[in-house]
Order: sequence, then structure tokens, then C-alpha cells
Amino acid sequence: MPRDLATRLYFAAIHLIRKLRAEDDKLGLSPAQLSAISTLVSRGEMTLSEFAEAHGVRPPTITRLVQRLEADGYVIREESPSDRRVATVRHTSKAWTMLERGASKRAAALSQAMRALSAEETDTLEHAVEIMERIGRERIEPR
Amino acid sequence: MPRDLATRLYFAAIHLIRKLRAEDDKLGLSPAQLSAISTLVSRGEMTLSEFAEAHGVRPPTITRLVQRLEADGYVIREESPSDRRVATVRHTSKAWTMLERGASKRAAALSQAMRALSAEETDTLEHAVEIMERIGRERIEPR
DNA sequence: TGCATATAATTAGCTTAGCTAACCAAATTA
DNA sequence: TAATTTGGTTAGCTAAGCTAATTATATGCA
Repeated sequence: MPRDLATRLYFAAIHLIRKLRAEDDKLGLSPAQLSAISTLVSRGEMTLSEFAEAHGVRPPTITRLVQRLEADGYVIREESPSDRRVATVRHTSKAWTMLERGASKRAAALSQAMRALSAEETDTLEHAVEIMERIGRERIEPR
Repeated sequence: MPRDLATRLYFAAIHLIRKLRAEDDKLGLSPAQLSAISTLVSRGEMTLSEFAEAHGVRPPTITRLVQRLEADGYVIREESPSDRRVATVRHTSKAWTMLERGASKRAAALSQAMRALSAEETDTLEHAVEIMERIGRERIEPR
């Protein structure tokens, strides 16, 4: 197994997420929908192109995702008055409420594992999450 | 945005992964295939049921995934001699080589972000990854 | 022994998420 | 004004996930 930090972080993140996915099923949202909503909530209103970039997918994928999320009441689409080609999206209060509800489910699912952590380990994780959040927001340029 | 640690860790992990996904495309493997291979490599030979559980999917999904991975030369299936219902899987050297190759791609993609980290932040991340790896291996019981 | 039940995996058939290519409509530029 | 560029959508495909039903082998018990 490759041992560089980037790779270990990557696979640790993947496996952790796959573990928790079952919990999210109970919210009635797919992983992609949940991830998209969390991006929108943390970054605020965006155009569809910006949303696609932030979510890491191609435009057609965002078009369909937003159609679904709008139909389900999690986001609102608006046409830009200045440029009629452009559409913007923002989240609804329902989206926020849903994330809150999911938070308690995930916390419950992780509570056993989390309880076993020392205060020092919790601090480490806390700090690491800040770093990961920062990296996750950065743009990685294609080569 | 909900602010408990479990949720922040979860979304930070999701967004980080989605960022790096484009890199993995170049390996010619889907995220699910890559994740499955990394699980198999780190845990060693397993039955299909165990593999499904470890990978976090239902049996039919593993059946198809393994068919694909076997056809592509990343895993080998074997029938259990003691119980003819059971099949086991293990990874090939090709799987290992591919992970190595992916590691350098990811490292390159992250290098910009990683270079910006202080030694102390790298340490924090290193330690946090160990914790995440541990949590990721634990079984989360359904309720 | 022999039948009933349990277990491991597969097959069938569905939905969602991703992609590229092709397209439409609005904005910009020559 | 015509040509080009840009933002988004449509069409059509593949892969990954699911549940329900099926097949084949093991196990348990009368």
C-alpha cells in the first residue's frame, strides 16, 4: 500500500465516507445530492457553472442535479437579470434543516468511534479538518 | 452550516475527494473501483461477502464490481475448497502498481496545497489520518 | 437418511450520477 | 450586422447503487 500522506489521506477519507453513507440514505438523499447541498450551503449563491466547478462535475450533470434538488425543495433557481443566459442557485431553509438532521445521525453513527478518542485526538482531528476544508476549497489546476 | 466535528470531518472528506477525482480518471478507474481495490490491498484476501461489507455495498454490487476488476486484471477470484458456495478475492500485482502510479498523480495534484502547509500542519494531518484510518476500519452498527 | 431451513453468490430489472457530443440562445467582438 | 464566444440544456450512453427473486451448497434435525 502506498504510504505518502496525500494518498493515505485520500483513502482514509474515502473509506470513512463509504462507512457513513448508509446513514445518509435515511435522509432520502443520494451522496451526490448531499455533497452538492453542503457545497451550496457553505459557499452561498452561485451560477450553475460555478456550482459545477465547486461540486467537481461537468455542466450537464449540474443541470440535472439542480432540477432534482429544486423539485424536492432544497434549492431555488433564479435567472440573472444582467445576463439572461445565466442562472443562479441558492439553498432553501429546508436544505439547512436537512443538514442539521443529518448531522445528528452522523454524530450518532460515529459516536462510538468518537467517544473512544482522547481529548488530544479530538483536537488533532479538529485542526486537521480545518486544513482539509482549506485544501478542499482550493482549485486544483488541470495539467 | 452544522458545526459538529463529525459533520465537518464528513463534508471536508467529501469535498477533498471530489477535488481529486479528476486525477483518478486518468488511471482509467472509477472512484468505486479505486476505493474497492484500495480496500482489498489494505485488508488482504476476503470472501465476496466480507468484501461487500468492507466496501460498504450490497452483494449484487460486489459481484459486478469484481467481475469488472477481474476482467481488467486487478483481482483474482478463487472458489473456496472447503465451502463451494464461497468465493474469495485477492489483488494482483497490477493493482498494486496502479495504486503506486495513482499516488504520484495525487501527490502532484496536491503538491501545491501541501507545499503551503507548515511542518506542524503536516504533522497534524499525519496524526489525523491515523485516527481516520482507524475509524474507517471500525464497523458501524445499523440501528 | 432425507427433508427443511439457512447462507453465499448471482441474475434481473430498476434509478441515479457521471460523461461527451450536439444544440440553443444570449452576449460580445470585429 | 455577421461571426464568435459563452452559459446552459438535451440526447444518449456507461457504471454504480439498490431490492427481489433465483441457484446452489451446507447445515440441522426428525
